[in-house]
Amino acid sequence: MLERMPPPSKRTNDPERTKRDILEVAMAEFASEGYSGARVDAIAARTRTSKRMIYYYFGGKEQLYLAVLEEAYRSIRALEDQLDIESCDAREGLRRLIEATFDHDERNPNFIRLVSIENIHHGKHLKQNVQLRQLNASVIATLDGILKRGREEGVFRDDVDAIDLHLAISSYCFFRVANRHTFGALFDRDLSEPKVLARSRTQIVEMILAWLGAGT
Amino acid sequence: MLERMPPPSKRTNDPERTKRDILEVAMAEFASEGYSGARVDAIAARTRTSKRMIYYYFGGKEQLYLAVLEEAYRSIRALEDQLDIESCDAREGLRRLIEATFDHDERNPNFIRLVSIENIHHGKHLKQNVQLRQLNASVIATLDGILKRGREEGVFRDDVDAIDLHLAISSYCFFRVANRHTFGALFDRDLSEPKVLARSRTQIVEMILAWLGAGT
DNA sequence: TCGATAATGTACGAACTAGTACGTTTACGC
DNA sequence: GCGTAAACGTACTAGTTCGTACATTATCGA
Repeated sequence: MLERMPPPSKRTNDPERTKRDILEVAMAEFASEGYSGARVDAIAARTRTSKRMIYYYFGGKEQLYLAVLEEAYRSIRALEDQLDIESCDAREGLRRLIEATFDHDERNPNFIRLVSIENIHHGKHLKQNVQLRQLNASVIATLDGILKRGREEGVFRDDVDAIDLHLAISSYCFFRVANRHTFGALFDRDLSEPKVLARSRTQIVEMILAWLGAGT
Repeated sequence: MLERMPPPSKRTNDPERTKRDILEVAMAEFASEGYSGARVDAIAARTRTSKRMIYYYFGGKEQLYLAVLEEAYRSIRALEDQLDIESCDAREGLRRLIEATFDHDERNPNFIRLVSIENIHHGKHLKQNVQLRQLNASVIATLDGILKRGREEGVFRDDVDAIDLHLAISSYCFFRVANRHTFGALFDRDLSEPKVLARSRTQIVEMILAWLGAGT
């Protein structure tokens, strides 16, 4: 009575593809549901493969989350690399970097959400990972270069350092994406709408440049 | 053998106190663990009362979270009320409002965390609640008044509206607190340290004032 | 004072969820 | 070809977690 299907479709082994598949699905799930809200079974279900493989390749839910977080950070930086900041003056270079940060955050809401989630969990996973700190050092170095050049050109004040500046820029770009939902609900302004977005993009540049130039 | 204690301590009914007790504990738990990470049993355990009462008064986990969120927002606003902004010029009034926002966010990390959590959940609870929108309208009105006055005084540009301004101010104040952990881990700067804090507090004021004055 | 209702405590259950035991198939070196 | 290890699938379990059934006590108005 029981029709026992003889293995109808040939299984095909492809460890790399399987790992990538799991990582991608896991990234979406964690970013959407948070760490505790994410379900291992839900991730497995949306994968070409089974839950067994998650544990085979990653070890467990927490390690999978860690891998996702690392992957997210890794695919992020080197943001400044293709900007060709050297070839223009300090104000123009800074403008480009701000706009690149803005566009990056806008295009990577999952990354933004993962960082928010990581902060909810007191950053305990990030703190464990030494490599990620170095990845982020490059933005600071870039900003530092721009600041130095701006001071030499006489267009920037000298009592603001690279980390101050990074805080100012990324807080605005980050918040716009991270707090989109509550901000939109409370103030009836959809920050993802193209016109509003373009307005914000202009304003953050104005703000930073006005600030740095204020002392000169 | 089994010593059956005859009710040793008289039970004392105090519904209001019980409700407040639950709300306070729940606020801490949700803010610390996130919505999915929060445990109803953990909340009950830290309460004077039992889990039964959570369901008796609030109905369930989600409704409890909603009550916490509402309470958090409610205890927040009227921030601008005791600032006496009318009595000074526009720039000074704005400075006071920025500093008040900054201090407020610094002093209420649980509120900040709850807002982050609510955004992780796509703001779906906040969207359900009509009252909360009105509570927040007052900041916008206050900012609008300041902007108008500043334009009359000829010290503020006229192409920035109250919501633009609120976004700029609160993004910085919020991010400092919300992303404290990842920022600290990545850039080795503890944003909660008094000296760093004071520096940021000065800088956000400078930034906003420089920006608004840039066109004049 | 007494009865009705609000307030509370205890113990339990049903469903979910991370993780695993066990068995099978593919791929690849020799 | 063939044997071995890597890659994979299924079915299950142990523990957790939200929620509730049932019983009891306090309170307050009539």
